[in-house]
Amino acid sequence: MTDPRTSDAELPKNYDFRAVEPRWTTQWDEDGIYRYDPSSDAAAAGRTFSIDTPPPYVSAAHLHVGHAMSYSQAEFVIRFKRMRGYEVFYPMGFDDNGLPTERYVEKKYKKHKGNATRKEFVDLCLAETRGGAAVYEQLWRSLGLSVDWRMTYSTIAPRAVEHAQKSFLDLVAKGRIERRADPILWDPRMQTALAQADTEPGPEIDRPLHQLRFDRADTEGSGLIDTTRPELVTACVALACHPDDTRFAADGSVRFKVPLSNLRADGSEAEFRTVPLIRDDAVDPEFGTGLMMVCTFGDQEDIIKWRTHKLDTQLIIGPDGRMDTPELPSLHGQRVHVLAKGSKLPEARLAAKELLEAHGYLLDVTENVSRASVSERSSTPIEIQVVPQWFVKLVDIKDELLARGRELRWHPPYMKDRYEHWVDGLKWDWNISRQRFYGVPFPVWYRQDTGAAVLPTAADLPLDPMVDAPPPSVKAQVPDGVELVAEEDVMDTWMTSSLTPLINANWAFWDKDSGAETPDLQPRPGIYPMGVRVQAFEIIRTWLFYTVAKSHMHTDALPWRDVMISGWGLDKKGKKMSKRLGNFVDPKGVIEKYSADSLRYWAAGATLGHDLRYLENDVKGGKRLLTKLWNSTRFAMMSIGDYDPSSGATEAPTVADRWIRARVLETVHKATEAYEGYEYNKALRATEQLFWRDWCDNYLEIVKDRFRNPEQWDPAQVEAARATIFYGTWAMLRLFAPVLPFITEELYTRALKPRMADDAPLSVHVAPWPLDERTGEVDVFGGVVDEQAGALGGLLLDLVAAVRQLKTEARMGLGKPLAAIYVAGDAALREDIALVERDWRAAARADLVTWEAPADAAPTHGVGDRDLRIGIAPAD
RNA sequence: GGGCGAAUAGCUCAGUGGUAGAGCUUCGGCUUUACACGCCGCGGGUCGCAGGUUCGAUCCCUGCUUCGCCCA
Repeated sequence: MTDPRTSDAELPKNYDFRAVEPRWTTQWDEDGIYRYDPSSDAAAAGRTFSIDTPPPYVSAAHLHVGHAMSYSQAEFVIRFKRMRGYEVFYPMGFDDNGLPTERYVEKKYKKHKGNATRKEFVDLCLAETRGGAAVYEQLWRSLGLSVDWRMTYSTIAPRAVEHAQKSFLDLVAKGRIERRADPILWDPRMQTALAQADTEPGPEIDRPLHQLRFDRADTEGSGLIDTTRPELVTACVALACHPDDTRFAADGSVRFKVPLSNLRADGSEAEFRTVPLIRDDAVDPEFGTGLMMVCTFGDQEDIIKWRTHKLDTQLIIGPDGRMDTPELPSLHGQRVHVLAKGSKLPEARLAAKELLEAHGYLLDVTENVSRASVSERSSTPIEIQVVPQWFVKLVDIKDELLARGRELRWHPPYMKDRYEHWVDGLKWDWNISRQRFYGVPFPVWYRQDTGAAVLPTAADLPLDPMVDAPPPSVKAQVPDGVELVAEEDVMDTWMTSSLTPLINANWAFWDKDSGAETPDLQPRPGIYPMGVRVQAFEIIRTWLFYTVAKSHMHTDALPWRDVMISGWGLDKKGKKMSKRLGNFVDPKGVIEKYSADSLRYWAAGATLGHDLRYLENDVKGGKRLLTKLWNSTRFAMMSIGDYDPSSGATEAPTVADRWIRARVLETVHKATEAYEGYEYNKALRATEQLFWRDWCDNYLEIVKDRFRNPEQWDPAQVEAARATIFYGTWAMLRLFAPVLPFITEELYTRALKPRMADDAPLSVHVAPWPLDERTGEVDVFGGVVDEQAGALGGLLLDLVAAVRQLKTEARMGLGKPLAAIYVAGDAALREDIALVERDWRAAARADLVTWEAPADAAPTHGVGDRDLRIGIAPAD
């Protein structure tokens, strides 16, 4: 490229985004304009703005325009802040840890716990991770995200592992983590424990209600219960009714015989196992028979009753999700072991039904449709197991976590309710143990003799007990000769991702020398607490909640000051996008076809927190805006020619100049206020309105004449138009820059910068925002809105519109010259009209405005809602 | 069953306690030497339903209906 200062300022006729966008992606990287510089003046002044955006899972194949939407929305605000003079810390992370990655690898390579070693599996995960990260980075770069790619983190890299392990040790030390053998949510397919947040409602399926008779053990009589899970009958540990139920004695004497519990595998019969009747508010007296079977464990409600009433434990389902009972007896004289160890649950359910029926316990089966909780990742119905696991205690600090939620500034504000309700409804401590291959290892060994856990010190981290020998700090805690056994579980993925603000701040190295010189491993306390978290609403209960909890427990602080919650990008019918449904739109294709700026323009159309449908027409609208921006700036630059903003030439602004200057100032204020409130869409809307309607359709049309026929104008008026165009363009390019980074950079560099002083900003993206945050002043047009210009401008626009209307009605081209415009009406407006006449005539291409109308050209056409009428006479 | 959100023009969506808005679409014009990916103009809505507060409600309150999401 030739030197833009000496090359002619004229822009090419067409904007070639396919060439321009990749060029700027590379150039920005070379210039390092998005680099975080902790030694900058802004950082020193405490004006650092740090951003915590979701580290995406690495299976990049599922990326759709909805993802591009939410990252773009965050980025609009980030670019605004950068221009406002903040030192921006904007890293990208990759969540290559945990179940999603494992599941992805399992599907892709058909490898699982049964046919792969841990190392094989982990290597595959790591390889997928690297490939996925590269795809993401490529896409995010082409979308124009102003990420500092040197700051990228990965949740499975040693740095993040160390943070997760340090978090574990810190919480153990603070008494927030403990190991307990509790009932836990279990995914039989993935063979792992889950947290409450890892479950979701499953699909509606047929789950017939089996009505069973339980005979009384203490006296004559019986009770009826309805259950969808007859196979669990022998796991029954109580029957429950509502406290007000009058059918049974309330003195605790009531006991029932458990059906089938008297049968033995050899065909003999023994005593029935009996269970008590408990009274519990949670039983709905109106549902079914009003009597409920409590098993260990059919569902999560069972656990609550089991815990509240201190019931027995009769586990009959194994970790593989199959029956794990003593053999039950034969049916019809045949030895069938359908309820025995190893049966799948659907078979066991049928067998249980037959067995119950054969022994007369089954009275009725009614159709029923309901949904069960399933694992969010494997879609398998959740079962419950009792296994020792590590728990982060959260239930006892609900109040503190609620208080933290209220300290946060939520955008939009109503999103706070989702957090409140989740925390309010929290029933379980956070189980962080996962019986999986791929994840952060617990830094834990167990004494062979006592089973007690032995922990290393923070200085030993990171480590992997399954690979590394116990460090001296661990060995020192046990007597010689006592074997140490490595913990085989790994941590829940949220254990790491809940630390993203702390990982970014390199919290693990705050009080420990990492031994490394790289900035990657140096403490970055300046960025913590972070400025803003950006995410979608569906992970408020997970990522957001866990992050708040972690920062609260570790640093007694909020992780960020603001939270920005985005909606989803939906398909054109309003459905969630997915590969499976075939309604998937690949952002890469959109960028190639319409440009990244256009895709971003679409993303800017959503109100924060609201979903946005992907309509190709909206992206086309973005493309149209780019074309208009390009053409109008090209025209503007041709008009102002060799204008030199530092020349100091005399200006005599007309009403049109004064009006558009006021509009620019007004819009700068409006857009700034909107961005401050994270309302990027309002900012864009205001800017678009200014640009398209006021600037292009009116102002440029009005001033054209000054450049076409300069001899008919005072040179100071021409100079005023040149200045207005130059500074108006400068302001508008900056207002558009956060949303349209590519075209604004191209126009700034090619059109404006060559006319500016040598110390002009290198890039529009590091140029100052037109409204200075500290002085409150706008840096163009003197910064003060000309009130009078607003009213006169309104009159001028009405007059121009009236002429256009007349010309259109006369099927006349708008460029058609007029010999005269005749005016009649309120004489009080005469003075004002005189002030705008010159601009009016220019816009209308009229030679004369007169109040003396000939009889054959009566002014009859209205002017807005003013008491004025006009008529026109064509030039020929 | 609980919570949150939404309901405004044919479509996608803004918006405000005081005469209802944009873009797209429809229709009619315009070769206007920046742009036909443009410009000018016209058309089009009982602001989901029913109450209430108010001088006045699309907006605030209550209830209802429908849709979406989150959670039981």
